Amino acid sequence: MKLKDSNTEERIMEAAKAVFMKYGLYGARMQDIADTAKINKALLHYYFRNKEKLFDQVFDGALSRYFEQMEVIHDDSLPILERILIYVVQIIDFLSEYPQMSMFIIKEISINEKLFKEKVHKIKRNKNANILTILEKSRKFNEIPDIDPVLFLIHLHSLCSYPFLAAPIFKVITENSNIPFHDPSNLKLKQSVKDYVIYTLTKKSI
Amino acid sequence: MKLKDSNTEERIMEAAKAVFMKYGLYGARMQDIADTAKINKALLHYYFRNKEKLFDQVFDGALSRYFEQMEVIHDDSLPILERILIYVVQIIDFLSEYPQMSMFIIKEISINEKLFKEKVHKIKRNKNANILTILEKSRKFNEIPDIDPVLFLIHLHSLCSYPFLAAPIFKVITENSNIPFHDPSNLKLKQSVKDYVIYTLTKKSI
DNA sequence: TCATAGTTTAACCAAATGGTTAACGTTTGT
DNA sequence: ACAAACGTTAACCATTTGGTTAAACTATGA
Repeated sequence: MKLKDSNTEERIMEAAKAVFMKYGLYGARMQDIADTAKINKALLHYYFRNKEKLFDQVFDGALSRYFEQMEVIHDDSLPILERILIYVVQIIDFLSEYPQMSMFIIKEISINEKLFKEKVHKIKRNKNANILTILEKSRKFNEIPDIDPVLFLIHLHSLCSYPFLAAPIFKVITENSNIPFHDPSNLKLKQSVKDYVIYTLTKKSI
Repeated sequence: MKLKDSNTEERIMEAAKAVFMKYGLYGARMQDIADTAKINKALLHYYFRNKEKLFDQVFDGALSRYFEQMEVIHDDSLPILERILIYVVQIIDFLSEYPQMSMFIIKEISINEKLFKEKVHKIKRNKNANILTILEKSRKFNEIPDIDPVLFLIHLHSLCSYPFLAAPIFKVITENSNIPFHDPSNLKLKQSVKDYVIYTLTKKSI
C-alpha cells in the first residue's frame, strides 16, 4: 500500500499550472516550476518524464475544463432564455475563478496550432448540450428571433471573457487613477450581459 | 551621408515584431529573430545592443499605436453617437490589421506588470480626446442615457477585441467543421456592434 | 530486522541561449 | 586612391536550460 504522506506530485502539478499559465510552454522554466513547488528539479522528471509531458497534462486539464464550461449549457428543462442567462452566470463565475485560463489556452493554441487541433476536436464532442447546437435548434423552432447564432455566441463570449482577458491592462490603467469602477462578485457585469441577452433574444423577436 | 541600400535595421524590427508578438519576451529566441530577418545574429546586438532593448522598441511602438487607436476618439464636431460609431469602425479596422497586438500587450503586461506601469501611464495622457473622458462628459450633459460609462466602454472593447483575441480558437474549432460563419471585412461584426451602441445610447434614454 | 521498492537529492552533462570579439568587407568623404 | 567609419560574419564564450545518474534516504511488507 502506498502512503502519500508528501503530496509531491500534486504540488508539482499546481506549480506547473501556475508557471505554464504565466509564461507558456516556451517561456516556462523547469527550475521555476521546481522552485514554486519547493521540490528538487529532478522530481519533475521522475514524476512527469519531461517538460512536454508535464505541459500536456496541464494543458489537457485546462482545455477540457474550459470547453466543459464554455460549450456546455445545462438545465434543458427550462426555456431557452433562462438557460442562456444561467449559462452567462456559469461562464462568468468560471472565468472569475480561473482568470488566466482563456489567455493560456488561446495563446498556446496560437503558438502551436497544428499540435492542438486534434486535442481541441477530441474534446468538443458533447453535441447534445452544445450551446451552438441548442441555439440553432431554438432558431429553427422560432423560439428566438432571426439572429445569427454564431455572431450572437461570439458577442456573448466577448462580453463575458474580455473583462478577464484584459484584466492586466485594466489593473495597470485604473491604479493611481480615479476611474470609477468596482464590481465585486461581478454583479454589474453579470446583470449587464444578461440585459444584452434579454434584449437580443426578446426585443428583436417582436 | 549614409546610404541605406540594405535595410538591415528595418528588417530586424519587422522580424522582432513577429517573433516577440508570437512568443513574448521570455519565449522569443534571438536566433529565431535573426533567422526570420535573414541576417547574422550579431547584427541584432550591433543595432539594438541586447534582447531587452530590442524588445522595448517593439513593445513601446506597439503600446503607443495600441492606445492611440483604442483610447482616442475623433471627429469632435459630430454628435456623440456618430463619434462612437466611427470609433467602433476605427477599432475593428485597427485590430483587423494587427490581430495579434491586443494579445501581445495584455500578455506582456500580465507577465511583467511593474515594469510596464510607467510605460502605460506615460502614453495614456491625451485627455482631450480620451474616449472615457468624452463619455463621462456626454453623460454629465445628458446627451446619453444614465449608463455606467466604464462598463459601457468595457463592453464596447469586449465586442470589438475578443473576436480577434480568440481567433486562434475559432480557427481551430471551425476548421473541418460546418459552423456557418464568414465575415469578410468584418462587416457583420461592425454592424452588430454598432447596433449594440445605438441600442444602448438611444433606447435606454427613453 | 532486513531486503525491497519507492522517493529524494546533489552532482553532472550536452545542448541551447544571449552576448562578445576580432577579422573581414563595404561605403564614403576627401 | 585611400583611410576612416560603417556594416557583416564566423568563431567563440559564459550562463542557462532540460535532462540524467548514481547514491542516499525512507517507508513497507515479510
